[in-house]
Amino acid sequence: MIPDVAQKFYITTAISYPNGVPHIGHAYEAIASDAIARFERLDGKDVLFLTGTDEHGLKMKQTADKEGLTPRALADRNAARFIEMAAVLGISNDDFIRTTEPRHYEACAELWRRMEAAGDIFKKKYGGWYSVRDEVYYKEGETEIRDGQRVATPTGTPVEWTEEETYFFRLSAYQDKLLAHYEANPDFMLPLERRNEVVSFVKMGLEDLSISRSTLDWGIPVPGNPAHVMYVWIDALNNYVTATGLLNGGANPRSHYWPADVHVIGKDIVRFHAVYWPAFLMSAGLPLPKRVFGHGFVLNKGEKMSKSVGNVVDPFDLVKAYGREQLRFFFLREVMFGHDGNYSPEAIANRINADLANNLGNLAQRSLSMIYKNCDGKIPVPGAFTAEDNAMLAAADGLYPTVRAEMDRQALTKYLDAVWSVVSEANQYFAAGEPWAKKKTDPERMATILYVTAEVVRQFAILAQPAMPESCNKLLDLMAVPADARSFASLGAKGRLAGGTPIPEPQGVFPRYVDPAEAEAQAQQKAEMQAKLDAKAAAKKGKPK
RNA sequence: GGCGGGGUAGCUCAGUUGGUUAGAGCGGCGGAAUCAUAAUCCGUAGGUCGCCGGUUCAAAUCCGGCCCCCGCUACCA
Repeated sequence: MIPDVAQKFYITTAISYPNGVPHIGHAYEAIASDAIARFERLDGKDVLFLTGTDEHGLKMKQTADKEGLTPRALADRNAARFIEMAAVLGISNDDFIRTTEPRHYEACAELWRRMEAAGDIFKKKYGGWYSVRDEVYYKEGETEIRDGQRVATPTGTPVEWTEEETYFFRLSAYQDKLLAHYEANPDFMLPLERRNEVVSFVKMGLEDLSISRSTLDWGIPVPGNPAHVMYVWIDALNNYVTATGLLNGGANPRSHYWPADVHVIGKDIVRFHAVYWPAFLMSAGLPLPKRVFGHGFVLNKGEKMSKSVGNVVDPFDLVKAYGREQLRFFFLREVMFGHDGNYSPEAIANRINADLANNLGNLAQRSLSMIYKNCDGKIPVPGAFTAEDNAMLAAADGLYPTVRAEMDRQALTKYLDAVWSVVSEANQYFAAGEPWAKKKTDPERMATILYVTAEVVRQFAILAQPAMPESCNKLLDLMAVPADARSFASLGAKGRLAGGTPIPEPQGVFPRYVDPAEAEAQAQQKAEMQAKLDAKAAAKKGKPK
């Protein structure tokens, strides 16, 4: 991997709004983005991975007021929680941007100036039903008459018709350019279903966009007119550019990362990323991101999580209950990336046990412990390969091109599906080979089967690192794979395990998950089962042949 | 209302351009094995492929109609 020629890859998550604490949706997006970032790093790319918090705006101010804090103090407190979540989930972000940082103020001011210089920003009266108490405009349909007084339906606060002069962005001028860009770049929006929605939205016609407020002071001041602050869009979206330093003047070691290769966001904010954001960038003369990926939501047993239903799940609790890596794997494997998916305790336990403990973990454990016990504690030197051996190796060697193609479109779930289908093949190979039965009859054959099995496990461990970095590294430790031979460059024939390499005593890397509440019952059941087995064995022994 | 997506085994879903016995995983059932984290392997379970009609030698896959679910339909992000 030569840094100078390594292809760059810039990936971002949406920045989280920290007027509350992180929930499972934030965790899901962070995990998926992290897996993509890790995959690209392992594939030799020069990666910049960004996440952060979006700290301005009315809601921050309102929440702060309610808690008797300044918006800044609220942002500090809650952003810390998001940073903590990233750490707890094992997120490998290179930077964590907060929109209240000076660098972001600078970059947004510069973006504004460029858009203004392009003639796309102008002042205009913006009218609506304004609630002084909420400090926000409501549309006609969001208000109603109660006791002769017009109030905002959502909050019940009185509203009055107010006109404010705000700055507008000439979004209407970009309709055709945007459509042309979608046309020329069919993969600009993924998954494909989202594309249609955005295209039809743009085709319906774009109106100019109000991008400042003078009724709010918690925001980034408009250059040349500090009585106004930038209103949401520019502030919230431009963080992606800020992190590269491209708009902060001077030389910046990160400026080559722009444009982003993929913005990973929730499906609910696709429009802002696929319409407003590219229009701003076009106006400012900056290159457009290569892709906007709108992932789905994780639903709690089919229901959207909400405070009123009381089914909100805390990501910190989930990590505690199931383990960081198990949780990461579950979300990536179980929820088709780009679609909505379901979370349930049963589903998580099932995935952990079926895919990790039973299929991969147990395969590794049984093959490595046979090697440890029967091959002098060293990776065996294989004999001549049979057709079965070659087929097994070919299946593992063939995974890289497959998963690379899937990940070209951020198809995380399909990439893991591909790996696990070969894991399953490896279990069949191992069972069919019956190395334990050949211990005495044909030790060389046994050694070859064990070698081939360990070799494919090596590749599974390398390939699964983006989902489970720590566990996979432990697994690679068990095979004494050198630290510099764990990237995708070592996949396939060129990275084969070296016969004769001593290995440590194998230890389980992927334990079974047992619900603590059922653990006791399980233990009792296990004891009974053991007793039954013993009895059976005794009976068998006593039975004449 | 308009545009778009979807209704396939108990559960979660795959099913390219129509073609021999409609698939996978999980669960269930039967068997094998005992190297292993009681994990694994083999076999099996017989689902009107939402409903009706049409095209065709042949349709889950094409056409028409109907029923149900979901998404989008701009300034909270």
